[in-house]
Amino acid sequence: MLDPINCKIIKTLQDDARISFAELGKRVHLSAPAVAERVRKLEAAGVIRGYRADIDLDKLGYPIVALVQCRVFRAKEKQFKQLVLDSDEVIECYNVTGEQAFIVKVAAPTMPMLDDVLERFCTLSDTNTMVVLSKPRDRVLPGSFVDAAGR
Amino acid sequence: MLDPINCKIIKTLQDDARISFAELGKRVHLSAPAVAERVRKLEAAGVIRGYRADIDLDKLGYPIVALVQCRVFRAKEKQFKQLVLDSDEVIECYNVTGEQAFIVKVAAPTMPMLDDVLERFCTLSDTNTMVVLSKPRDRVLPGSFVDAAGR
DNA sequence: GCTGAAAACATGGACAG
DNA sequence: CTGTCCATGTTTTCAGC
Repeated sequence: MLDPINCKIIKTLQDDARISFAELGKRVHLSAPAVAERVRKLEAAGVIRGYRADIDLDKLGYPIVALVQCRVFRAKEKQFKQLVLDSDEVIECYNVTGEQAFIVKVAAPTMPMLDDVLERFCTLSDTNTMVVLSKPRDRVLPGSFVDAAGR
Repeated sequence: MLDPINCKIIKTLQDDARISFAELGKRVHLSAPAVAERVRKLEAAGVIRGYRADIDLDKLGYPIVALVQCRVFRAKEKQFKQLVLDSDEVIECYNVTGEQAFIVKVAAPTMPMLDDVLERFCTLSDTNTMVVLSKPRDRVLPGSFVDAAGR
């Protein structure tokens, strides 16, 4: 399943998910129908979950991103999870090891809007807010996988 | 630029970036050439940065994801940034507010492999490792934007 | 996994609002 | 300036191998 050709297909679609099967086939030295069939199988196996446009949140009017560490109060966990799911500003939420700990990623148009969200969270947890200044590394695949897949 | 039609185009390409312009046109009630032109402009403006396959890291052999909070030692910041860029296992790194603070997202095939990475990081920073147990929320666009774009 | 034909799609130009 | 329509070349897809 994860032979070198499929690895390269994954890496290539990670780079540009809208190239044609003809072009993808060229890059992995396979015909278009052959590569289309491999992609179909990778999708069916759940290795490829889908294809997403990579959007610049800043240009959409959400210049502020914050990571909020939340130590959820015992007996408030259910409410907290609901708040996470109900909050428009929450784009990611990780349940992590450590006592009732969550890391919540929030996008906001303005600082007052970020503050609104934080106020809602601190009624259910002890929060530690870290505003994102920059993102020196941002990718999906580990470097070791990309290297193994070749260029 | 960000009129309701473009918002819906962004939302739709966020859902499935490989649909045809013909299909995308149908969904926003525009002809294929018209929608292709809008997409071209959104790309040129940098709102759409590209298109990526959404890959299941678990199925690729990296079942372990951890968020590592690093308080970087003064005078080691340059070395630390280089280590982040050189480490295959690092998939994301956020520079956040707070004294020399970083949140590093690491993907690893096994626990011993995660441990290896952490050992390298703790020579340059005080680390606090949070292993990700689950991700109850995972999206790119804030809910408010998706709602505004319509369905 | 390859080839080849038919249908769907992308793309460029002419032109209307 | 942004849309539609239409013609042409690509791309996808399916059959047969």
